This record gives sequence, structure tokens and C-alpha cells, in this order.
Amino acid sequence: MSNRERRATISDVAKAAGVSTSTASVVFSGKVNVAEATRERVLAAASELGYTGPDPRAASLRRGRSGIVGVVLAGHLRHAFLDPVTTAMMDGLTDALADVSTGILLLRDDPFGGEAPPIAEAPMDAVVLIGCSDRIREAVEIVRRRGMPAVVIEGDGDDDLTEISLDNREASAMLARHLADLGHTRVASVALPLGPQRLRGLITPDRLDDATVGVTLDRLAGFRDVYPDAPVISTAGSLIDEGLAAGRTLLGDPETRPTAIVAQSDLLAVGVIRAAEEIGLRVPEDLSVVGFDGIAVDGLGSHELTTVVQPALEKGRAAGEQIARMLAGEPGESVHFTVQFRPGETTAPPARPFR
Amino acid sequence: MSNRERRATISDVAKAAGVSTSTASVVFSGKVNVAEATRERVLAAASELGYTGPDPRAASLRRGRSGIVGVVLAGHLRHAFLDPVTTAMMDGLTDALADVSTGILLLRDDPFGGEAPPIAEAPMDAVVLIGCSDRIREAVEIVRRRGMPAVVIEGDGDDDLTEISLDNREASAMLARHLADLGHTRVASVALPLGPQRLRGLITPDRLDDATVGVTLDRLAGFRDVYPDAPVISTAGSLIDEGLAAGRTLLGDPETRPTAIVAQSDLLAVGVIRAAEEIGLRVPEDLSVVGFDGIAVDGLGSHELTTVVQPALEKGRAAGEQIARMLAGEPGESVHFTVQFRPGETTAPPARPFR
DNA sequence: CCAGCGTATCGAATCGATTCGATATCCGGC
DNA sequence: GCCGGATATCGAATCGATTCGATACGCTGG
Repeated sequence: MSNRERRATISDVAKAAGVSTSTASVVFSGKVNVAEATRERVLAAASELGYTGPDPRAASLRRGRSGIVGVVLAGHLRHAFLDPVTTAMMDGLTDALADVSTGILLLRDDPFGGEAPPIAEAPMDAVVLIGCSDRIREAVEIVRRRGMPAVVIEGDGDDDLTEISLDNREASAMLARHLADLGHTRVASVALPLGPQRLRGLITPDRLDDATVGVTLDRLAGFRDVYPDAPVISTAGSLIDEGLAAGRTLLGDPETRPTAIVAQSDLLAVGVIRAAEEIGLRVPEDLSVVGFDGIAVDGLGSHELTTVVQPALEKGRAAGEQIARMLAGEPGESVHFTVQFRPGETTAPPARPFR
Repeated sequence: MSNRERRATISDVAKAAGVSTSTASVVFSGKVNVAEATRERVLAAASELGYTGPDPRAASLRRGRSGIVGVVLAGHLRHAFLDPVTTAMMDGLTDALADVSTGILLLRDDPFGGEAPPIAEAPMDAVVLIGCSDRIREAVEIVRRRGMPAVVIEGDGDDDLTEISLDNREASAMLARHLADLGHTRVASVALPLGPQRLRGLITPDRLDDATVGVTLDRLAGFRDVYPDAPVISTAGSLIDEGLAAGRTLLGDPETRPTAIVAQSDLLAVGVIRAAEEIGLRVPEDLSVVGFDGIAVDGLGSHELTTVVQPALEKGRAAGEQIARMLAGEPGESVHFTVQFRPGETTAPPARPFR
């Protein structure tokens, strides 16, 4: 009711109930037995005074825990959440963290070099870093200095931090080999962004040198293990529209047109297939396409794409579990996941075996 | 370096630098002038001791602010972020909040009646409630008692809380009238969920009584303003696949088939169009379809759908701005937004004007 | 009837910073 | 040479809870 008055504190409640603040405190935290009568008296006093429970700010100072786990996503939020893999990971993460945290703090990885980045001054107990740009590296350094547990998902781990990884290279090689086994020799690839600038276009050796996104590089390396000299186009993100644009470029010239395309994500693959359909190519008869991720996308019956399924939800969950462990004082353990090949209906032997 | 030792505090730093803790404090907060020499001495001592800046927990207790704004989304996270409107709002929100907050705390609106809901014990300065179920009502109550500013986006506001709203009813009526003007008399609608159970199927009067989602009801009311008796099917969410399923149901029987369908979201509309195409109906010749939202969806050239465009980003931004105002001590003001009609190529006069 | 034990409550220290009024220092001006 | 007024620094109170060792009390068993 009272608007401008100071809010009641636990010692006000204690006083009103005729007990010590310590007793009042345990009534709320429940960590110690309290006589039923006392408990009721305190609760009554609390509701009398409009006390809504311990101030989380004070509690977190005293306990040294705020119950908040931060998540840093590479790139802008809107962009990140467009990716089904990211959302699935977030889902697994929140799930695994439910017991140990009240919520997930979404941190912008500040593009502006403003005084202090949020990651340096947010009241959190631990951090999960998802995706990886050069900025992440910096973030890891800050977090480490602050002495809080951190888990990196799909970052380029150099040293001893806990990370959740995927066999990107092997998986990509497996997909490429699948195409090679079918007899494809003229193959191209559509890649995820190479760096924070998200430049589109053919990947050249010097662009590779500047690249910072580990996932892209690993998947590319796997592809190149099988097709060392094949052309690769980078995109601005894992989007159907990006795959469409890249597909148009790759398929534009009938002379140089590949017979198969390895897309670094399912969404890109869908875009490539659209591009093929646009110009009258049939998939898989005229063009084979493989993706990566194995996610179900709304509006696309998900059963046809030949791809590898990555355990996105489990990755998030694993990250959450490691955070929970580390908060409990145990050391974190890196976890490595493996994809599963899922044959679909978008690959077939090339129409006119080349050569 | 030291692993198990107590972390350095600001008074350690002050001692090492030979100044008072108050001086050391202002070196970090920058709120008061400090002589350059002193500042450097303190900074040197800090880095010497591995001090990484004031503990956010302590700071937030003292200041009474944690710099965190909570966001409660109806339903599960994964689901919420699938909706482009939600992500756009989040974008606007984080944007407007950048100055006043270090990050957005994603709160689950706990499905389990576990002791204390996160919203009651998270250390945040204000809350934004998005979407509206009955649970939100409860949440508002808690937040109000805790005395923190709150803004509701598209909730069913009863009393004096600050809310961001949209002219859902008028907009829907406008769309329906557009169809009426074209001559459609046999019209149906595909609605968003009515309640947290997200039941699919024909909406009956008694189902309406139990409905809790304001947006759905408002859009439905607008539609019924023009077509009072038309059939309406509810879906489990704003998804292409849901629109597809509903479309199949509505269009299944050639006898009762409508000549136009009002979908309560663009994604639903896309699904309906797919359903029409499946059974060989042409849009708009055989079936007119209108949507709602006016968002650009990846993978769908967005230029054809007849719809209304809602300022999703601005809604989020407005919410953020109101939060910022309220945190500055000014009273919050509700903001009402208006959609804009965007004619597309999915509506036309009915093929055989009925009757 | 008393020793011994378990349970409920209490006191006081502590978490780590921020902030404001007070004090010290230094300068120019008269 | 002294006073008024900036400017920089300091002291101490305070934010609101949690926690642990100590105390008081009631009960059981010998």
C-alpha cells in the first residue's frame, strides 16, 4: 500500500514477530528447523508488513551466489535465436540449469568498446559462451579473471577451459565421402560465416587466414579432406535466404555447375535446394545436396534432407550440467559429441558421371 | 594466480594503494574526481592484487539496483523464440534497455508450483511480461508486491499497470472488412492458442469462456465483428505447420470450403496457403488468405501476403523505454500501437460469388 | 532427581561495496 | 600574510540478509 515508505526488512519482520532476525531468516530459507508456532508468527508478521521475502541482492552478497548464469551469444540476439540449433541448445541449457539457477542472463557481447562490458559487471555465478568469435576469447579472459566457472560451446578451445564440442570435421568429411562414394567429382560447398563481418563470397586462401569462426573452419576442413580444391562460398549466416543466394551463384553457370553441394547447415541446404528448383534442376537427379544439423524446421517437412544430426539439445544440457558441477565445486569436464548420419532423399549418383 | 585464496576486495586494494576505501571506490565508479596520480596508484594496486573491479553483488545491494531486467515469456523458451514477432520485440527491448541494464534475465514462468517462482527471488530491477496467460496475472501480482516496475506487452491489462498494446481488434476487423469488400461471404479463421493448453480445433462458445489469451480473443473479436458466425479453428501456436494442419481441416470438404481465410498470424497464413496448394487450390483465385504481423520470415519472399504490419520492434523498444523511465522515478505510461494494412497478392474476389 | 542430549532460538560477525558530510590541502586575490 | 573557495581525500554509516557457535529449554532414562 504505502508507496514511498521504506520497504520492510527481515529485521522489521523479526521485531514484529518477537523473534531474532536469525530465526526470521531461517523461516524463509528453511535451512533449519523452526517450531511451527514460531514459523506462523513470523509469516503472519511478514504478510502484515507486506514483506515479500528476503531481498535477493542482500542474499546474494551474503551467500556469494546470485543464482544467475550468463549466456553470451555471438552476434546479435535476434540473429542468434533465428538459428534452431541455438534455440535447442538454450532449451537444454535452461533445463539442466533449472535447479541451480533462477534464470538465464542474456548478455550482449558489446560491439561498442564502452567502458566496461556487461560480462565484467553482471552479478552472475557462471557463464556459458556460445559460438565463437574473437570477442569470445576476450570474454573468456575476463570471466577467468573474475574467477567464475565458464563453459564454452563450440568455441576454439586452446587451453584448459571446459568446453562442449562436436566432431564437425569428421562429420563433414563423412558427408563429403558420401557424395564421393556416389561418384560426385564436381562438388561445391556453402559455408557459414568466417568471421564477425559475415562477408559473402568465394573463399580464398587469404580469407581463410583471417577467419575466426571455428565451426565454419572445422566443417570446411572436413569437406576439404575429401575435396581439397572444390569451391566454397561463405554466407552471412545460417539462413534459408543465404543458402538461396549462394545456391544461385554456384548454380548460375551451367558450364561450371557442380553436381553436388555440401551445405554447412540444414537451412543453407534448404536454400540451395530452392535455388536449384528455381532454375529447373531436380534434386537429387540433377543436383545432390547435403546439410548439417538435423533439426526440424517449422514449415519444412523434415524427412527428406540428407544430413547429419547433431545433438543440439544435449549439447546445451551438457553445458548446463558442467556449470552445475563446477558450481558445486567439482572440476568441469569437457564433453565431446558426435553426429549421426541421416540419409535422406536429396542425394543420388550424378546424372552424367563427369570425366 | 592464487586459486583457493580469498579474492581481493576493494579495501585490500585501497590498503595496498595507501588510500581510503572510499577513494578506491570512486576510482572504479568514476563518480567523483580523483587526482590522476591517485587513480593510477589505485589501478596499479588493483592489477597487482588481481582485483577485477567491484563485486556486482555487493554493489547492487548498496545501490539497490542490480542492472538486470527480467523478461517473462509465456510458454517454453524454445517456443517463444520461434516466433519472429517475439524475437523482434526482444531486439527492441534490449536495445532500449542497453543504457540502463547489463542484460536481460530470461525467466521461465515455472510450470511447476515449486516453492518460490524465479520471478519472486531473482535479483532484478524491473520486469517485462510478454504474452499473457493466467500465469502472467499471478506474476504481475508478485512483481507489484515486490514493488518493482513492470511493463506488460500484450497482456490483458485490467488496472493501472503500464502496458504496451496493439489495436488487435480493429486490425482484424479491417482485414475481415477487406475480404467482405471483395465479396467474400464464406469465410473462416485460423486462430492462435486460446489458453496455455493450446488445444487445436473448432472454437465453440464454451471454449471461448475458458480462453485466457487476450491477443487471440481480440483478433477473434475483430473478425467476428464482420463475420459473426464464421467457423474458427484454434491452433497450438504461431507456426507454419499449425496453419497447414488447420488449413487442411478447413479446406478438406469441398462442400463447406470457405472462399477466404483469416489467419491470426503470418506464419499461420503461410501454412494455410500450403494446405491450399496441396489440394490444388490457387491463391488468390480459389482462396483468399490474409495474415497478421507483417514480419519477414527467412525462406519466404515476404512480399505477397496480404496482411497488417505490426511494429514489433517498436513495441519492444517502447517497453524498454518505459522501464527506463520508471527506473528513473517517473511514472510509466502505457503505449498503444497501431498496425498498418499491407495489401499483397493473396486476396481477390471469390471465384463464384456465393448466393 | 539429575545427568545428558536434542531441539529451537538468539547474538553477533560478516559479505563487499557506496555515499555523504567532514576534513585537509592548495590556490589566487586583496 | 590571511581569507574564501575549490578540489581531493577520508571516515563511518549503511544496504539487508545469512550463518555459526553459543545458549536455553524440555525431555528421557537411569
